[in-house]
Amino acid sequence: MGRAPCCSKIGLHRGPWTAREDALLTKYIQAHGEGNWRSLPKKAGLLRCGKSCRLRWMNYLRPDIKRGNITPDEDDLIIKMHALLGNRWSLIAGRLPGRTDNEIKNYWNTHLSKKLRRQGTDPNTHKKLLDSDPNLQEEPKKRRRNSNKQQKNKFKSNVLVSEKVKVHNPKPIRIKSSRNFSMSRNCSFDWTPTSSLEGDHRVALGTEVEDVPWSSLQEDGDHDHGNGVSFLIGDDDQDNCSDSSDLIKWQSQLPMFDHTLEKLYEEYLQLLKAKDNDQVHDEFDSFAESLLI
DNA sequence: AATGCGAGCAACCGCCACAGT
DNA sequence: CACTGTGGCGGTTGCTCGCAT
Repeated sequence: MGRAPCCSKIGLHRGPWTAREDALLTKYIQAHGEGNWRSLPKKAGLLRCGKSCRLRWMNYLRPDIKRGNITPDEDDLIIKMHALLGNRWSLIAGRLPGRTDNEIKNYWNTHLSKKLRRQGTDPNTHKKLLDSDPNLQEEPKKRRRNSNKQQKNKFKSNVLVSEKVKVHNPKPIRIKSSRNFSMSRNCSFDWTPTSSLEGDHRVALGTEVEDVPWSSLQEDGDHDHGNGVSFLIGDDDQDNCSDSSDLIKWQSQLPMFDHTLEKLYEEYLQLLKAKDNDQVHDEFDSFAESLLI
């Protein structure tokens, strides 16, 4: 017999979160901070499993989540990180400010793996697929439920149906009133834009940099996400939140993310261009190790 | 207009690592 | 050292919506 479930599921809500639940959770975390997920639902007045609360917060409600299309740079970075790290989505997400592991994982599964396959690259190994083996360029085994109906039409005539050009569903971005940005998840990315960007790149490929954990870069070590965060939640949380948009301020862009990303990406490009393969390999190894610290 | 299919994403599940006792 | 509780992670599932027929 395995471990007991994290919480009794009897009488707990499941499925999509309502605006009211979001408000309750956000308000509670604003007041008390993250943590104690097991007891949080009860204290916050939520009929949810603690895990569910954590997931909702981490993947959707956190103030520092970046919403919107994955940029081509991010795209490329994800692919390169995946080549280095494999399916370690949390590590990859830790290097993409404001992106969640779930988002990246979904994006990979729905977009990037297909993109690579179209380009003749195996998304698992990142090696070139053989042209002579068309099976390799097909989708991996379909995961779909209702597979009978769906598989019937999925790959007609063994030809991979070209992916429709579809915009990655833009999600709103929450505005953060504080000038400080902090993403404490995994302690893998903490960033204070008021400090110079130059000093904040822990990931300096192939260069001698002082290995300061990103978490320590946050000056006061305060991981309370409630601080300085702007939420549009009124005092009465009962019926005032008819729509999620009432809860959250979204913004269309956050240039500071792009700036950080650009520099990180430049380092990748430099490394890729400059070195012979063995050296690249060695440095990727050391880079990967640095990520695992 | 109705129906079915497929894509995309939010949420769930089960396992694992680790800290605390 | 063993046990337990908690948080975190990756894989998987289920729902919704848009598009094609």
